[in-house]
Amino acid sequence: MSKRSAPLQPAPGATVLDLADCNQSLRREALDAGQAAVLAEAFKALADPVRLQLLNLIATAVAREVCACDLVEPVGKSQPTVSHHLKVLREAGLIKADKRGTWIWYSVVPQQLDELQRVLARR
Amino acid sequence: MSKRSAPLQPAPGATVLDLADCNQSLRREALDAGQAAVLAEAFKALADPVRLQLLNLIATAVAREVCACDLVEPVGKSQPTVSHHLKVLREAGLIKADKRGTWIWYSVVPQQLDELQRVLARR
DNA sequence: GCAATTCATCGATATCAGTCAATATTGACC
DNA sequence: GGTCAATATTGACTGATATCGATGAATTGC
Repeated sequence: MSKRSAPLQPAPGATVLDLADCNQSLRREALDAGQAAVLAEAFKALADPVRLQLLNLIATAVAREVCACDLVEPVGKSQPTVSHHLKVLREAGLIKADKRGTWIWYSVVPQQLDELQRVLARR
Repeated sequence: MSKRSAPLQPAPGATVLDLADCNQSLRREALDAGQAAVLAEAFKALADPVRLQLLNLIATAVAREVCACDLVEPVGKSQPTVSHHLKVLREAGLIKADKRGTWIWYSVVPQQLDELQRVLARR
């Protein structure tokens, strides 16, 4: 925990995973190696307990966003480790970062989560 | 490809991933480390391009099941590698194996896929 | 300018995961 | 039993990933 204040602007570039061209369901259409690789990259971001906890903390926050400084203690890992996992989630397009002064506020990107959900959808 | 015939019984034990106690959405309820670990295990099974292709091949087969012998060539990996990935998918509870004579037929377990989809669901 | 705070990056280490060749196992058939 | 075909298992190698301590960059406030 810490002391802080008000809003400003979005995060820098950061290569974000584009799921747009993989939007056919796993259960309906054929999947080539390329699409499979992109999808696997996305699921890889979800395949770690620390990242799932981070995503959950951010997604369920009443304020719809969480300061990075409040994410270290709940998951019980070092600050560099948490920073690393946040980067992975960011590059997977699952969360976005908003730097305001000293602090960085993280929030989820619902569209990306929806996209993944759709991949698993039966029909 | 190969030559084959008719049906018999299900696959042996094989430790299967139980998602039952993790059925709250990632976006709604708090997630403890234990639940996160189980969920991560499940997503890990989806976090590989070869496994996604295998799952897709099985899920989209008209016959609703596919002989293991027909899964090797499409993904372009060795037989042992495919066998390994099928085992991972099986232990994640995403597919089941049905041995009939010399051949083993794989089919998806829709419930498990549904479970994972639900975890990603917005509400 | 300086000190304190937040967060990212770097470097090192340790563990894990994908892959294949070789081998074992299982079942069918003669 | 012997042989062949389909799968699984084992073992080794390699590349990827999680983790942390140390360090650095940016921001704030004195």
